[in-house]
Amino acid sequence: MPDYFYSLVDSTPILLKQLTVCSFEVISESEKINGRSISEYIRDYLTLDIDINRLFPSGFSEHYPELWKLLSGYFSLRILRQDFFETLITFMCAQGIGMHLIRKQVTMLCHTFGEKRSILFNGKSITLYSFPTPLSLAEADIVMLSRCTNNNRIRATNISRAARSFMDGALDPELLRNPHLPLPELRSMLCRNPGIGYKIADCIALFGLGRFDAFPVDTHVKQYLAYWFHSSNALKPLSPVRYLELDCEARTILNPDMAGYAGHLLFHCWRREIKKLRTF
DNA sequence: CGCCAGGACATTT
DNA sequence: AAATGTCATGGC
Repeated sequence: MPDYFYSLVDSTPILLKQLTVCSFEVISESEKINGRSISEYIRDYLTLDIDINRLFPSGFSEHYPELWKLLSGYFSLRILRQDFFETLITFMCAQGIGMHLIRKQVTMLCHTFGEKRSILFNGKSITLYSFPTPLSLAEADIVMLSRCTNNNRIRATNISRAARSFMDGALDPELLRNPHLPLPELRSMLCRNPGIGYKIADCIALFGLGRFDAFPVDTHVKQYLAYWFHSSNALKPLSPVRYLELDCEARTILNPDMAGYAGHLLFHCWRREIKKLRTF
């Protein structure tokens, strides 16, 4: 019995049937996702154009043989080209708390402000909720929004403001998506929004803008930089200046143009193999 | 009970 | 520029 995963992609319900470790069959009732054919969309969404062999610099496997053995189990892991607004709001929910609470917040946001959709699977209907539209969050009542953000009023206010900035064009993904925009500049543009610091800005760039050079440094990344790459900087507490130093350091270890994509493999390898965490 | 979770921000030294 | 407090809550 193969594994099935159901999900909403750009508000379109799809079903993924796992064939092998890294191959899926996509099942959907609709012909297109967001105006594009399913296969074309999925290829882009799952970044199948990205060659995994290009992620790590030549000589990396010889330099870190024991790490390479652990890491080889993660070569089928993909970064997704996710929707900008969804990524923006989701990562604004991810400050200083565990994965469990982050997922709870996003789920509650979808249930409260998203639209109900369903997909037929094995004869029974599965109900899913889309991610809230920018308008629905821009108009959301702060108290109701707070109930979705772990009762954190400041976070709810920041999300509300970001949604309004998106609506009025101050936060324009088409502008931010410019591939010639240097990473530091992109980061500072995102950081103008209250509630977004260096780390969240880099996450939005990496997952929501397809900037695979963006390298978010969080508590786990800090830990593996110290443990696997013997970074003395990573042992000290994280400050804004040290964030930029670690970002710079990572680019000497990994390919600068793919540092974030490679870092994501290292991130999950660290969490599962060393920390023994089971949550994705 | 204490500490850590995919941090940001204001305030104090 | 480094340290501390605050926001919040669930899991271990």
